[in-house]
Amino acid sequence: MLMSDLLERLRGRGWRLTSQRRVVAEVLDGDHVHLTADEVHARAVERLPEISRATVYNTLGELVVLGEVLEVSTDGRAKRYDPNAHHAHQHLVCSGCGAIRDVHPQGDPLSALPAAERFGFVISSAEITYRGLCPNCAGQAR
Amino acid sequence: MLMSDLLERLRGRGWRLTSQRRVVAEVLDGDHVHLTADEVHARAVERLPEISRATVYNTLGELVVLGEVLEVSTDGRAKRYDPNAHHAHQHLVCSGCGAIRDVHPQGDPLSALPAAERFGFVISSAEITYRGLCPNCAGQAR
DNA sequence: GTCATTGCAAAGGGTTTGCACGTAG
DNA sequence: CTACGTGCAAACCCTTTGCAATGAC
Repeated sequence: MLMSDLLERLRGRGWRLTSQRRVVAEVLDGDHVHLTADEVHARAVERLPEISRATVYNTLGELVVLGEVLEVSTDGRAKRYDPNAHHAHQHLVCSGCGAIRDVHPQGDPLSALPAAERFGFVISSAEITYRGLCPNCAGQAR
Repeated sequence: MLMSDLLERLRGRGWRLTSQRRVVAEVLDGDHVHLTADEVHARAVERLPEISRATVYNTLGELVVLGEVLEVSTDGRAKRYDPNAHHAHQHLVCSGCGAIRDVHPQGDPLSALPAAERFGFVISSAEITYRGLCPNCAGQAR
């Protein structure tokens, strides 16, 4: 996701461009890890000391509704935000520390579900989540 | 999941069999919908009026650790508990009301991820979640 | 009788909300 | 100028926890 593109697109949709929103977008753009709202806030504060948690939550929520960012909730923990909304991908989730990393698919999982198995649901997306231990947590377990 | 089997297995593992635990197990057995902890509590109360929410949470947590029940968290909402832990299956999740329904797979998604794409993770399981609208919510949207 | 389990109520994360102030357009 | 966006603090939902009372074995 190129920042300039993102801000461009949002401005086009009538988004009022505030420094807070710019900083949130920059934080998401700068890092391809999937951050929690609180982590986004922490990094945003480094650039704009008085940004509030509420604004970060609001802004992330808007980006999700606008389809610019994906919300990923992998367990009972905090949601994580995935800036990679425009490229289909799957997730590797660490059961130890909750970290998420993207992997890129070879097929479309949607096509794997025959109509007979849809039970009247109107399916719009499919996600594959692989669970296990990241290299770091797997090492500590020994 | 046959109740008698379940209670049998748990007794064999040294589980102290209280009326609360029996009722929670009965609720899970009686319904193949995936209930939230609060819904389990509501149904348990019908049979055992003074059962507490804490006990329901504790018991569900134990059943998860024992591998008898699966914890499914599909979004920022409450976790849901899936009594169908002994048969591999995937989930259809309604974006409208949060309902979950099981579907049965034709292949093992684990095998679909080549070693080169694992980034050092030790993968132990894979889940596929299909999102969309259930027949009920799709109807209301019109 | 002993010790695991319960119920209660309070605390705890994570997230949302109400409202007065500030500011982009 | 005028909505719209912000910050603060309180409210909220879901879940976990501390502790004394209870009851399964």
